[in-house]
Amino acid sequence: MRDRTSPVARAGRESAAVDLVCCSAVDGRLAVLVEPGRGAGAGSLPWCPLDPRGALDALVLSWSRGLIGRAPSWMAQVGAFNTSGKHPSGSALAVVYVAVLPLGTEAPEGLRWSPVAEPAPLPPSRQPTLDAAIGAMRDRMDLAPVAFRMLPTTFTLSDLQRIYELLLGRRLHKASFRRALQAAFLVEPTDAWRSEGRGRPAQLYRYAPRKRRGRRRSVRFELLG
Amino acid sequence: MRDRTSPVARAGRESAAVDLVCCSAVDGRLAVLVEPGRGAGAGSLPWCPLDPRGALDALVLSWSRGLIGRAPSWMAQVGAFNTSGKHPSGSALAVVYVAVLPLGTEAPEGLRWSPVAEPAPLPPSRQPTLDAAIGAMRDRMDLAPVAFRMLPTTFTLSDLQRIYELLLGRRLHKASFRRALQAAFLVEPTDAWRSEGRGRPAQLYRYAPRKRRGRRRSVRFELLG
DNA sequence: GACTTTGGTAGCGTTGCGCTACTAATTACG
DNA sequence: CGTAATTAGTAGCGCAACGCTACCAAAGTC
Repeated sequence: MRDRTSPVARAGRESAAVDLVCCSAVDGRLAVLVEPGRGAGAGSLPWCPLDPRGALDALVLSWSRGLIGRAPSWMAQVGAFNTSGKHPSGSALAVVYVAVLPLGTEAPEGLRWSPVAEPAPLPPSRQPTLDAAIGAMRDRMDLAPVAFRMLPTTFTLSDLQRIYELLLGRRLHKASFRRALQAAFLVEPTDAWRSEGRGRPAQLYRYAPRKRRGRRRSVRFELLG
Repeated sequence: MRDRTSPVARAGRESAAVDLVCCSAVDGRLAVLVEPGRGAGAGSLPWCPLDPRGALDALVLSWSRGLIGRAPSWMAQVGAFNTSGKHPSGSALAVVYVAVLPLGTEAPEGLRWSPVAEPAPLPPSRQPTLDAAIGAMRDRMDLAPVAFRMLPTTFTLSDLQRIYELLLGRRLHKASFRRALQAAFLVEPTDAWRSEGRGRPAQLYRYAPRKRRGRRRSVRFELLG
C-alpha cells in the first residue's frame, strides 16, 4: 500500500503533482478508479508527486504500474491545471493523466470503481478534472485505439460495439458498425469462440491494425460549431 | 518589451514555465513566432514564468496579449513536458500552449515568423515542442474552429480552403469543399465582395455556426491504426 | 419442439464525396 | 477592342459510405 504522507513531505508544497484518472467499463457503465476516503465527498483521485527530472510519461507509467499492478493498456496526458490550493498534495499545479484498463480489471487494494454517471465520492472541486479527463479520452478515441484498449486482447465484436456505445453515448447499428470496422482493417478473427450463456456463440477477434497506405484525411466540418 | 532575466530570478529554478507556439499562415505557409537570437540555433520560443496562483489559461491569455498586442484568436494547452534542464527559464517543467493568429498579423517587436517547413532558428531540443504544438493544433481542428481563427473575421471561401489545405497538408477539391461547408451551416455570406487583382471578385463570408440539433457523432475508424 | 436470446449477413435506399466540366467576372496584354 | 489568362462559383455524374429493415444461425429455456 502506498504511503500518502511521505511524498508531500519529500516534495514539499511548492512542487507539482500528477493526478491519474483510470477509466474502464464496469457493469456496462463507464467508471473511474477512486480512493473512497471517509465520508461522502472525502475521496480522492490517485496521485503522485511530480518528479520533473525524468520523462513525464515514463514517471506516470512506472508509478501506475505500482499502483494497479500492471501498466494501463492506454494512457495520455490531459493537461496541466492549477489546483487553487485544493489538491491533497498541497501543490499548486497538477498534471492530469487519463488511463484505460481492460474490461474486468478489478480495483486494487484501497481503490474502487466509481461509475461516472452517479456522483463520485470526491470533493466537488475534482469534478472538472474528471470531466476534462473523460472528455480528453472521448476526443482522442478517433485518433488512438482507446476503445480497443478497454477490452482484453481478444474480444467479440459485440463487446467492442458496447464500448463504442459507452464512449459515444449513443446506440449504434450492428450491421453498420461491423461494415465500417471491416473496411478499416483494424481487427482480425481468431479461431476461438465464446459462448456466454444464452444465444449463439460469438467469434473472438484481436486488435491487429493493417497499415493502409494513402490514409489521407479530409475535411470534417460536422463536429465544428 | 518584456524582461527576460527578472522572471527567472523571481520564480527561481524550481518553478515551471509556459511556452507559447503562435501559429499563422504567412505567404501561404504555416509559420510560428520565434525570438531569433544571435546565431543559427540560438533562438527561442516566447515563454513566461508560470504563476500557479491564477487560472492557467487566463495567465497565458493575458501574458500573450502583452506579448503580441492582442489576444490570440484561438488558444489551447498542448500539455506539460519536462525540459531536461534545457529550458531558457531554467525550470524543469514547461507547459506548452499553442495559439493561432489571423492571416496578416505582423510579427511584434523582437519576434519574427518562421515557416515550419524550413529549419527553425531554434535549438534542436525545441523541435519536439514545436511538433507537439502543431500536432495538437491539427488534431483539434476537427473539434474546434482552428482554421476559421486563422483568418480575419470576414474571408473568402478560397481563403478558407487554402488554410484547410495548409493544415491538412493536402490539396482539396473546390466543389467538394464548398458542398461540405454548406451542409455544415458554419458560415454565412456578407454582402461584401473582394477583388484581389486578377480574376473574378469573391464574396466575403463570416464564421457564424448555426446550432444544429442532433449532431450525433458516429464511429470513425479511418484514422485509427 | 416452440420460444427467447444473442451473433451475423444481405441488400435496399439515401446521403455524401471525388471528379470533370462548365459558367461568370475580372485583369493583362496585344 | 478583343483575346487570353486568372480566379470564383455551380451542375451533375458515378461511386462509396452509411442507416435501416429484414433475414438467417446457433445456442439456451420452457
